[in-house]
Order: sequence, then structure tokens, then C-alpha cells
Amino acid sequence: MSLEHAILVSLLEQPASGYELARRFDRSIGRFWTATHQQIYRVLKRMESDDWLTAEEVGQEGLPDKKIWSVTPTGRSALVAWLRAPVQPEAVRHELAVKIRGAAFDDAAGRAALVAEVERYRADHAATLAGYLAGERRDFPDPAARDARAALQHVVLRGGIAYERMVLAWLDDVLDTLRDLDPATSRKANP
Amino acid sequence: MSLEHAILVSLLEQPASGYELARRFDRSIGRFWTATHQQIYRVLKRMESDDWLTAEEVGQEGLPDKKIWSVTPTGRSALVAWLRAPVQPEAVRHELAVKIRGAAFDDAAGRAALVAEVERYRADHAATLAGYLAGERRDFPDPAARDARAALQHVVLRGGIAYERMVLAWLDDVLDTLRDLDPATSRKANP
DNA sequence: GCTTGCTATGCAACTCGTTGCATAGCAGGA
DNA sequence: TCCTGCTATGCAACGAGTTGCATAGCAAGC
Repeated sequence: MSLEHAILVSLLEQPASGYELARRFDRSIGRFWTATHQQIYRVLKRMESDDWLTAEEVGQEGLPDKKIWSVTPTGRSALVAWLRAPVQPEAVRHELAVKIRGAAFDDAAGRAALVAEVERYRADHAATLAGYLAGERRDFPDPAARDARAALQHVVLRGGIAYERMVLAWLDDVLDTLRDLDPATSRKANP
Repeated sequence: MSLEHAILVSLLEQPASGYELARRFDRSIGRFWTATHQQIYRVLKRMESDDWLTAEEVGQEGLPDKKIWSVTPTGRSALVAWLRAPVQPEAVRHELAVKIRGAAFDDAAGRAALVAEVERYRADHAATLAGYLAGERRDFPDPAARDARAALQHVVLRGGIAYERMVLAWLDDVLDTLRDLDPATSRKANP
């Protein structure tokens, strides 16, 4: 739907090659829009044929050539038109929530395995939160003096931080709930 | 990926026709897994041919026949196997976050339009939260006395409530940030 | 010398998800 | 009477996203 637009925003912030874009989608942009390099290369070609982007070939010593993509005025117009269109409702897909409700149809051993899995999942989110907070200290040390772009990037990052904090608190709630169902098993697993 | 498993959980909680399932995916299950009736009918057929489900044809007065689907032992085994497999990382796709970062490349008029859109979006989420809270009062009036299934359904609902509260707080942060960028315009729009 | 991993791009095949449309009878309101 | 909307299911076409694989040179470590 709007991978194109996520790419436009990223390239307006800073022109990049497909490969660099793919790495951004593993990092900052990936906080709110995921994409693989396959998707990105395919969409870049379509955007070029639609005259949304132009490429500058750059030769590199000892490395393959790369194409640095920039947004054309046409692409920028397309982005602005999309920005002013209504926001689509999000398609929620939360696998863990399905598993938690499904745990009612497994036995105590299965729920103990789920507890372990939720703990692992929680550790991942704790690491993500720590990464966000480190990025915030690094990129936005002074909340007062900054331009529109930084202010908007920062508020999106704060959204990521708020999300991760909410998830961690909820996962604690989930762990308490799961352990209350099978007190003996969880006492064994967590003496 | 796991629409099958969401369907298995829902049918184990209560057997249903494809149509009834589709409505559940607009309501309780839809809080954490969305699906259209097209997807559901297609997947139900595949699950039947995999012997995960059986159908009972039910004639109705004045209405088309319907098939009531139930989970077979094979289907239940498949669910349990999936429950015990690792949780996959979620694919995040948050269109509004892309638009907010994109707002740096629009003008004050565009950002004013985005403020209006965020306000509408906020109202939707406030309504969703109100619906969740009403459902919680209706379905889980007594947090003490209840079985595993209710406890697990409730903790998933609490996750939805925590999510909506977090979103509302973040949207207020977003609105403040957007208004700070164009004080004159926002004063005009919000006297 | 061999393996692993990084930069850099891409094809092909597949599955998943969306959109538009179709059928068909009945109920309720303008 | 006509239109809208609900129950109930489904086909067909398309678009989005995933997975596996391929190329190709260089650097670093064992």
C-alpha cells in the first residue's frame, strides 16, 4: 500500500541506494514499516518508471556500482497528495495474542512452554526499548532547539518508546496470568 | 501465516459458520487478527481438506443453509504444535507514523490537514477504547472467580485496552508537536 | 586455503491478502 | 414499490509480501 511513500519519505530525508534503504528498513524506518530488500528493489523500479525517482550511478573502488536514488518533483507531489489523504485503519495481526487465547486448549506443560516463550519475547522487547532510548539520547539530546524534521522524527520515536513500554507492562500481566493458571508448574519453573 | 490458527482458537471456543466467524473477526478476534470473509472461506476449505475441521450442514427457515464448523482432533493437534513453536517477530506497518515523518516535506496547510486527520483518528481510537471498556465490564465483571479460558481472554482484552490508552496519549503528543510547528495556522484552526 | 560475512543487485516462484462482483431470499422502512 | 440491508457463500483477478536462489568481488579470521 504505502511502501512507496515510506521510501519517498526516507529518500527525501536522505538520498540512498537500494541497499542502504534496505538497511534503513532494518533500523529507523523499520520501527514503523518493515520491508525486505526484494520488495524495495522491485518498488524502486516501479517508482523510477513512474518518474517518482531518478538514479545516479556511482562507481565504487573494489565494490559493485550502486545507484543513488533521489525523489523527483513528481514523486514529491505524489507524497504530498498521499499525506493529505485519509489514514487507513491499521490491519492488526498479533500472533502472541492468538497463542495466549489458544493456551486455554493446551495443557499445563504447553502453558509452561508458552511462559518461557513470553519471557524470551519480553527480553526482545526490553532490548528494543533500550535501543530506542539510546537512540533518543544520541539523536535528540536537546528537545528545545531543532527543526521540523527532527521534531517529527522525535515524536515518532517517542511513539515507539511508548509502545515498547506498554508491551513490557502487558507481558508482565500476561506472565502473572499464565502462572496463576498452573501454580505448581510455574513454581517448579520459577523457584 | 496463522489465520488458520486464529480460526482454530475461535472454533474451539465455539463452533460457528463461516459467516459467524467473519463477524467474530470484525469483533473480538479482530482486536488482534483481521480477516475478510473471502480469506476465511478460502482457508476453511483448505482446513477441511487437511482434516482440521468437519462441517455440519444446518438448514434454516427462510435463510440459506449454513455449515457449522468444528475442530477435529487433527486440527487440535495442529494448534497445539503451533502454540509450542516460537513466536514470530511482528511485521509492523504503521501508516500514520510514515505520514507524520512525511509532514516535514509538506507545507503548513498540509500539516493543518494532518492535524485534522489525526484528530479524527484519535476519535476512532477513543471509541474503540470505550467499546473495550464496556466489553470488559460486561464479560469480566468478577476478576476473581473464573476459568482458564476467561482469564486468558481477559488478559488479551487488557492488552487491547493498554494499547488504545497508549495510542491516545501518543496522539496527544503528536498533536502538540504538529501544532508547535505552525503556531499561527493551528491557532486559526483551534481558536 | 577455506569459510564466513559484507556490499550490491536481481530473478522466479509462491503464498497471502484485497477488491469487485454474483447469487438468493427475506425483512423493514420511505 | 423500491431500496437498503442482513444472512450466507463463493469465483476471479489482481496486488502485496515472502522465500529461495544467484552473481561477484573483497576483507577478515581460523
